[in-house]
Amino acid sequence: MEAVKTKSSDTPRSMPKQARRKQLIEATIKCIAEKGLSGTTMADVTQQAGLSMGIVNLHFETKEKLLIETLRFISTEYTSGLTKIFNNEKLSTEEKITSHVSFDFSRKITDRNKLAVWFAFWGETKSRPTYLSICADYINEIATNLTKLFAELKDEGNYTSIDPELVCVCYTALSDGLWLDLLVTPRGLKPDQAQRVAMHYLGTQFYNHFSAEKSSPRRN
Amino acid sequence: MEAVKTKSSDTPRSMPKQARRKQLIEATIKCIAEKGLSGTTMADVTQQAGLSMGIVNLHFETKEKLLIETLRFISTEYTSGLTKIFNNEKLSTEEKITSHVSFDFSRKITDRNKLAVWFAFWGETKSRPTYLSICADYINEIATNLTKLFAELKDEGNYTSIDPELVCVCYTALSDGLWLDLLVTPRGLKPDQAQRVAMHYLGTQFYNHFSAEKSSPRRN
DNA sequence: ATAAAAAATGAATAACCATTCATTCGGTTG
DNA sequence: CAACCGAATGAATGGTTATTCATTTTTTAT
Repeated sequence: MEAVKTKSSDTPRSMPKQARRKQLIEATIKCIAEKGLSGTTMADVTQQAGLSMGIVNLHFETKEKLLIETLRFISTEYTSGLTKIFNNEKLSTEEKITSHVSFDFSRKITDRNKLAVWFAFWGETKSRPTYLSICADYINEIATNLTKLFAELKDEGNYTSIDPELVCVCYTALSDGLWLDLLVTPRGLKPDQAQRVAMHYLGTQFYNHFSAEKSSPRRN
Repeated sequence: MEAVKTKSSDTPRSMPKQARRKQLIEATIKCIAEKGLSGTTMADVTQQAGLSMGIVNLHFETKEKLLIETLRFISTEYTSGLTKIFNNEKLSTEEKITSHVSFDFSRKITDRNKLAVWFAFWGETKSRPTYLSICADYINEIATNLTKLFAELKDEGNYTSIDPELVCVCYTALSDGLWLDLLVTPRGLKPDQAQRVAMHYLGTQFYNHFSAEKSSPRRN
């Protein structure tokens, strides 16, 4: 309801173009979370950003392009965080996997505003090829890396009967589903409990590395 | 693009009210899948149903109410299918669980049109309390029943270290996430492979009941 | 067969909203 | 300081869309 400039101070006209675009994308995320994708208007977005009507067309040309850039923004934020972990030479395979899981359930990622945006776009992938291809791209990238990690840990730990690809599909689906839980029943699971559920699954596969602690999540 | 009456024959004016409403809800599902929730107009829905513009307002009052009834429709279809399994006296606990999983990945449920509708509404739950409460209701109902089944199987099979509630949360999240996979990467997992992934998880918990066959799902 | 009721129609209406662009603003340069 | 230029503004425009309701069509009751 209330229209608040995120910061009226960081809005000088001299801002680099990139920064203004980011400001608008962040306003878009907030609007989608608050009003839904179908309820988000240009007026909403610009008002949320504390700017004037025409600004989106100036920086993004059309509303549709703003939405596409918004999807790209959250996709990139997610993949780049994971890539950083994957390429971190200082971490062991086990630590990389643990970090991956921690990242998946970190504040930054499980912010309900952003979860709402993810699901809003997923819901439209069937009708918008552009959304679908952006999603398919990041999914493939992550799956490749994660499968490698599981294959490495399989070797290192001498696990004989593990199928790394299967574990990757299963873990990925599980974390997506837990995100849904966080979005739809915020009174239920909390992010740290969701993380423990994810680790519980990994514990069933890599029992020597990820011990299953006795800490059951509780629904209300 | 092409506007096709689903069946021009089943459209007599004498149709019971209930049937006309169902016809419109099914047209809505198709439209949401084809054009997205934000792109679905009244004209689209009525044309898809092979009827005239004013018909939705006659039967549902407003567009918003039509959408709410559409969400209720798919929720009810899902829960009533599961409830039937849960209450089927002829099935053992093990068979009930297997049937539950089969149902989750049956044609009826993994129809991409319906998956698109699920995700479209999930994406709007944060901004629409009505959607949220409909979702919360069916989620709770199913979780209660499924947790009971897992608790029963735990007793019957003398599994000591299983937490039925945890398994329920984990299985539910997993199947939601697999649905996302079926929606977003239709060239990847197929429903029967997704079902095997779900059974793979249950096999890690109830190893004496759900043997883990060696049939890994393959991504393209 | 006829009248009354119910269901459906679709053109007209009114609200909404993305986009445009003439104008204003602010920073920079010489 | 003056002239310039890119950035930003927001009222005006035009296209879209939910909703209404007078009229038509069909069913049901008598």
